[in-house]
Amino acid sequence: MPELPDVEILRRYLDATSLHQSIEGVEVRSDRLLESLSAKKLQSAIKGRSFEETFRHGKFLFAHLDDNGWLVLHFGMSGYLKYFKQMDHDPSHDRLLIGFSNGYHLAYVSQRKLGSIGLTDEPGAFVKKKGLGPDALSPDMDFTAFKEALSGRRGSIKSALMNQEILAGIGNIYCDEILFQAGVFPKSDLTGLNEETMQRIFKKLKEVLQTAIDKKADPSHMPDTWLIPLRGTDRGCPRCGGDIATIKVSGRTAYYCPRCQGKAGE
DNA sequence: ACATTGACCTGAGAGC
DNA sequence: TGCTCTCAGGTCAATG
Repeated sequence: MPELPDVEILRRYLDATSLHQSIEGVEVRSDRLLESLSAKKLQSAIKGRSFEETFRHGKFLFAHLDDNGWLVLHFGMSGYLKYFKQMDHDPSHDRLLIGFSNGYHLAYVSQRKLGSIGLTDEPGAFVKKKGLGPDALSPDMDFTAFKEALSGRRGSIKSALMNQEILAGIGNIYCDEILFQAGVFPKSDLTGLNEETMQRIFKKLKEVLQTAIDKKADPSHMPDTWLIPLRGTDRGCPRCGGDIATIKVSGRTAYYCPRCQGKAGE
């Protein structure tokens, strides 16, 4: 789930459910998610406070605690948030459970425990320390900045787009979608991509991420010209009808259309 | 610098 | 039904 669009939807979910309510209970149900802090320290930082606003950078979600720093959530491969009242609606694999004074709860759920939970004084400092590039949807990440961030690099376009130090937020499936929409072979070497192709990739990058947010990051609502809904099915390419293929690129499975996504820079 | 591999975790689904 | 194998939308460290 959680790439940039998914995390943006989670951010809005937290905004819509959990702001300005006093936090009465904090249960840490898996220590392994905690980013260099103890359960006790997390509890004392959160208890009695409330979430006042949220911020997202790439795949990281920050929740501002009144007068006491920010809670930082990363969702790994399988994380999400759930707001509910009755404890029998508590999802399995809840790793952090926050109880509010109105009787509702917010659960951080993560089946595979590959995410992280931490604290920071300030999101900007956290981003810097992590070495994250600009958020992929930030207005600062314009075409000039995009080209600049990629200049002097080698390797495949797919690895570059997924490299969080270059720009933050793109993961495996949205990367595949961007390259499909741009008609670019995932393993294309960066150095061989011409200006026009780079421009197309950049345009599709913004378009795909924004559209995904508009569709609430729900794969079943994505446009039928997209590749995402075809994952795991045997349906053909939405553009040419041909078979969708997969290859490994930097350890991840890339879905692509061999006919529509040419090998060359063009 | 880059790619590749395995590790970290848990469970779903396929194939037998 | 139950076993085994593979795979999953993310990162990190070690190795070539």
